[in-house]
Amino acid sequence: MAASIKDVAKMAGVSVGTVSRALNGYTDVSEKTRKKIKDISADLGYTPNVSAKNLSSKNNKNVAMIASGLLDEKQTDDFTMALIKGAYTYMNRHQLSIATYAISSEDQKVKGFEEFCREFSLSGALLFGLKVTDKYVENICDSKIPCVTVDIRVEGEQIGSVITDDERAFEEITQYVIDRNHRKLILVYGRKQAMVAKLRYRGFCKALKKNNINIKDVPVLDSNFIETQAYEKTKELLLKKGQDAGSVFICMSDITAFGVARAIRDCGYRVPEDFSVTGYDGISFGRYVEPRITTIDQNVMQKGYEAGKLLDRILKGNATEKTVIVPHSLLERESVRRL
Amino acid sequence: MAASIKDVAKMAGVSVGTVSRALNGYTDVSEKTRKKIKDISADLGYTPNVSAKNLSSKNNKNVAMIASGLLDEKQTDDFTMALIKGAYTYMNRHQLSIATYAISSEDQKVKGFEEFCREFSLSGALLFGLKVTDKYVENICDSKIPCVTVDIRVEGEQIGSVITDDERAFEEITQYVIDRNHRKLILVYGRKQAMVAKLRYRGFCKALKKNNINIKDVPVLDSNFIETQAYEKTKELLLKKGQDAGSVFICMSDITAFGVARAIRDCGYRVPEDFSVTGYDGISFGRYVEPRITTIDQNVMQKGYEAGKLLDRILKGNATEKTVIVPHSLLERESVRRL
DNA sequence: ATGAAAGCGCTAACAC
DNA sequence: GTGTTAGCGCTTTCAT
Repeated sequence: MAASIKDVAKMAGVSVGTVSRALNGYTDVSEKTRKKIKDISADLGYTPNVSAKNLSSKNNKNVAMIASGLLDEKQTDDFTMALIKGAYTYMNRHQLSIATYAISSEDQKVKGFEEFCREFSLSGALLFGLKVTDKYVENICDSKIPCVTVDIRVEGEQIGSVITDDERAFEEITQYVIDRNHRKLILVYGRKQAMVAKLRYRGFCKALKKNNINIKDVPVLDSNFIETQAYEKTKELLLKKGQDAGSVFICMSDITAFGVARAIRDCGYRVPEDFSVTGYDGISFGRYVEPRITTIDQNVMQKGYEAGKLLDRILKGNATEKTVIVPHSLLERESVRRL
Repeated sequence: MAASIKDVAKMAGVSVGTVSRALNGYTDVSEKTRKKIKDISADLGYTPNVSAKNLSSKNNKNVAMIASGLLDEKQTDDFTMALIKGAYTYMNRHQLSIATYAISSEDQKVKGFEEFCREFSLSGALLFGLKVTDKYVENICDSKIPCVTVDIRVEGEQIGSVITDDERAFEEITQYVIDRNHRKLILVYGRKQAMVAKLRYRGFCKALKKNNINIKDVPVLDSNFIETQAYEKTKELLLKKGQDAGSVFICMSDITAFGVARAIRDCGYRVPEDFSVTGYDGISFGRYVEPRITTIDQNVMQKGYEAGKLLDRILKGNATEKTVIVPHSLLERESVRRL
């Protein structure tokens, strides 16, 4: 049997209460006693049991990253990974513990957010991969449990959000393309119901308007954020219209941009000589894919880091701002030609 | 305040003991009582608290995925993600709960494996990203806590391992290349101390021997599994020797194969016309990178799934075989030319 | 088939 | 500055 607080107390010749106080940094313990207790704890390899702490105290600070869509096998992305890394890095640097749980949209219907937190004694959570239709979105609004949503803005007393200014970012990259004298744009849309897609679309329209390009003239290809779908739609368009289709494909994700570029190649054209292509996301693998696609880098890892930080602040009651916009950056590479 | 077992007991007019038994599927509860209790639990939105369960019972089945190297920001890979997905999928399908924790090599020195499990009341763990030099490797051998290591074989009563037959896989791909009449091979080595690299090297040598190729004649480039390093070393070699360097680069990872291919291109050569290249891993992004590199697919997601399954079995005491070799497959693409 | 009660490891309020 | 003790929510004997 492993050492418990009792063993430490016994060995140190003090009460368990004193051990608890000594180890938790209370000031009303003599330095001498504290030192002795710490030494003995170390000797015994004593580690406080989190479950017991959770039960007895209301001031625990267990946080979790709850990821929806972690179980979906569909599309590969390294978002979740980067996000986890970012969040864990923050927590690690601040000596906080964090664990990741996967909760599918289905699971959310069965067990609410509060129930989940209660079940695992969580005092706060990072929510990632939530869809606007997910049950938790509703749940967290009705709840008082601190949480931070990533990529989706939710209002609430104890709710923070970490987002990218998708609208502005997409306007930026669209403007970038227009600045290189492209006028016949083709938009490769993401998932219909996705909030981010809507925001990016808004930015797109804004840029067009500013430059007097009629949105009606822009062909829109639905990709559902899937590479193969972008590929098919692009191929179809190219087979039908060839270079008359337009001069540049503006994509709502890097993955779909890959599909588009592949279709362009397979139809016998070149990027960027015949068609220009832009992406969005800045996924890490983008650097390996030729031609290297010009894109918006979302800085996902930083997003994770900021999410962790924000939750920490909310938990401590000193979150001045509840919405953090993580700066994006235009990653200029070689997929856009100047006309 | 949320509903506890007491509330349910009170509402149902029974004792807490009965509620506990009813909800945990004990047979010595009348169906009538059980039904009533279940209904009331549902009404109240009652969710058993895991911490309390952990404290009071020794039969808890909390498992965790403990990933070393999750905090490293270095190289991006989608291994960990695929592995997590696989493991979570298994757990999800079998109604088990799992959480992921990140433990750096440094952390392992501070707190041992047993202590960690005790701290979080874990009854078993999946270990991923362990290096042979990591403290936990030693720890798990001295421990009786069930665990499964991925990609590293550890012997022990309660230890399972899920691996790829790296030696055979690497021999296979080497033979594949030789079968296409390549004789002047160049090996791009992984990380010096990595066990997997050693095994792959062994397979490489085996293939050479079988085909009477002298290992002494094969230039070896150290990549440390890093793309840029593979790039630099390749460039250096090509600048010095040009096509005399050899006809094919056999790489110990896909990432390094990307670096090699990039260097080849930058030196004005083409893949596979001037140089052939092979990878290893089967990372999901491989399908987007041109030229598409022929490689060994490790089926990482299945590895995660198998790891979850194996741990489950060990926990239940019915693991017949403690080492699971997940089948790999040769992914033939277009980076190897037949001479 | 069910109730009563001890106890898991710890914290926090209170007493001294 | 330190000891004592009542819980936290649950499981699990032991009675009945």
